[in-house]
Amino acid sequence: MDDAEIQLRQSAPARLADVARVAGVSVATVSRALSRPAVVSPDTRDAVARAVRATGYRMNVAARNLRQGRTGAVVALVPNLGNPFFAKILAGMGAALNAAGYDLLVGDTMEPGEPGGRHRALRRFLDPSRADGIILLDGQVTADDLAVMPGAPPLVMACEWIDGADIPRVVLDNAAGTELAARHLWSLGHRRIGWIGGPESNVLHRARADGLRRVLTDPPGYPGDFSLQSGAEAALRWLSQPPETRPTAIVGFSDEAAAGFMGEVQRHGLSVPGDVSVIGFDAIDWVAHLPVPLTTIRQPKRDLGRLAATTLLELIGGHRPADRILTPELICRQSTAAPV
Amino acid sequence: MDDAEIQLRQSAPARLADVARVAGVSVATVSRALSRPAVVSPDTRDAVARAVRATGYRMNVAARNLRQGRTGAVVALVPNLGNPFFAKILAGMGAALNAAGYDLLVGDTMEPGEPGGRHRALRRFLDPSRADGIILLDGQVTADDLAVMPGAPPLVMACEWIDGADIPRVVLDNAAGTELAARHLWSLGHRRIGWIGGPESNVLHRARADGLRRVLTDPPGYPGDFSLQSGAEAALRWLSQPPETRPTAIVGFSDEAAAGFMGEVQRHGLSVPGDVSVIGFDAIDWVAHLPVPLTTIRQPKRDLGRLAATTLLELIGGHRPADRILTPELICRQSTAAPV
DNA sequence: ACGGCGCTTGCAAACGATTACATCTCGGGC
DNA sequence: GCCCGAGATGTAATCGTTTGCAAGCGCCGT
Repeated sequence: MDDAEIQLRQSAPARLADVARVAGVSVATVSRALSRPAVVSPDTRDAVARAVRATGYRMNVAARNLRQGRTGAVVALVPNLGNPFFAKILAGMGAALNAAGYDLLVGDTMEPGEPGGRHRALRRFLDPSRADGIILLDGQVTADDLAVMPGAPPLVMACEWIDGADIPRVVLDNAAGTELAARHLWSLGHRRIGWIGGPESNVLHRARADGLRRVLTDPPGYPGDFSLQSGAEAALRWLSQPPETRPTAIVGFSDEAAAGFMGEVQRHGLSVPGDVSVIGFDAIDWVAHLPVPLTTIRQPKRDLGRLAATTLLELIGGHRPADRILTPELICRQSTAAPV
Repeated sequence: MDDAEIQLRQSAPARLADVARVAGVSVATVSRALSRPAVVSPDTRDAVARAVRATGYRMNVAARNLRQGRTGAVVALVPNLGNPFFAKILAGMGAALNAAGYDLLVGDTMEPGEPGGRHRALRRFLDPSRADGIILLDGQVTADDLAVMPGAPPLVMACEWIDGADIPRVVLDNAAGTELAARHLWSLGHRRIGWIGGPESNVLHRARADGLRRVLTDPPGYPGDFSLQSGAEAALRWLSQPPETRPTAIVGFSDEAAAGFMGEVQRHGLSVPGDVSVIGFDAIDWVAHLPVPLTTIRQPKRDLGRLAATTLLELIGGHRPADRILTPELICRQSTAAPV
């Protein structure tokens, strides 16, 4: 009888019922032995443990999720997964989430190519049955986008944020970052300090511009989009200005823009920091190894990811967490010096 | 009666049963209307569609997964999530998987810090109830590591691979890549061509070294680990050699190593490609914007990710897919030239 | 000796979808 | 007029786990 049944299921994965049969207890007991060992007797606990080994049992995640009304996953929604900037942040998140028993799901808010894709991509994940929580890293999403789903899972913003929306944030104090940069350049003796911006509508751009204005009055800026390319274009603009009036120092609102600027200037035969000081933002790895290592403002990306994860877990746990504002740090390398 | 029930559930998310009640049909019909519209009558289809809108119904993923014995997710296991190299690959995977209705789960094979973590981290995902398939990007995993789970889900290797293991692969023809690099340098007139390697045990390192040896006899190499740092160290070694005997051209087995080499050489006042030609591998974005743009071998990362995903989906679908070998491409920029 | 309390354990009802099978209806061929 | 099959829908079992409730058991205090 029993043999026949065992026979039948021999190839199928073991279920709780199989473990229960082998251990000589009920399924409820096995379940408890596994999820709350304290409530079963030591003898039973051992018997179950042996049976689990014997059967090679592994819990069926879908069944547990269904019963508990959770998914065991958290989704990180990034504006562009292909952007290497997010790698370290995701790594921090993944570590913290896995440690807490959650899986990390990633999603792109931008469907490849499609401009209206943001909304579509969002719908996929704003679904309480797909993830227990969302970490949103895209500040371009609007509050309206988020309103489409009534029962949407808990949400925290990381890195970027949405002005006016009442959503917990884990972000760098971006204004303090550029302020730090400006003060550094000022103290070196620079008086004409320019900047290379990001997209006008981007919250990071706005915060970083505000930081500069705390220290400088009406600093001249070059438009940009955080990319290497836009940094190089800013350099061409800068090169075309008369040396007596153009900025002697540049604050890039991203390391890429700063590096792009620096590279283009160097290709034109000028020197950094001899002819112009350059400072970046974010402290991504590779800019430390440029021919002229880039001075920059550090954003603790791994910590930010980790913190975003723990903040979301708090929120899932029912607390309303406070915003977390991380402090930027000046990393002084070779691309900044006193003006000649 | 009904009102009372509706009242009770008004805050809870709508289930299939709610839609059925509103539409005036059975749950089975609703289920069919949603998953296989062709089999229900047009009238019913419309009624169900209306009821879905009215109730705000969204399918419970866990319930479907449990019933169907699938998870709807695919996990990508990378050796180090924090390494930006994987960003574009993951983006390609995500796009292909989402389009096919799967979620992309990411995992780190390396638990932060822990050396024995590889095995532990693997166990979490080698679980048929957590993911329907696995894309493994870590060649350091051994066949033994994978053997721990009998019922493990379908697996494909991407980027890296495990020698001797019979697992479908989606990889670049790495040897062809370095061969391309060597031929390029040779045709420029270089005769002493050296290289900066990766970790000895790494399959990519071995394949890339093999590619060089197809064209060169016993080329001199500097040890490395693909990092910027190791490239800079190789440069110091190179600088200490007598100019008459040291290589006139260097093939970095990664763009980082090549860029690190180039930067250090430049900081010592020598010029690239004047004093030494340098070529990288992978074509990561930023090396195109260095003061001297880096010549490199392109690895189509996004395509590789996409292909890995579709290959895995085939495997999940029951076919045994053939290995996919992608072709590298030389991207000629400013860091290579004829020797003086 | 007895009532009651606490510790273990089992029974069975959920969780919300899919799907094999049964049922019903309608229309056409003979 | 009758039968058969195709098409549409309903009924109910099922996926594997968790968990509220109740029951069994032994021990202690009085």
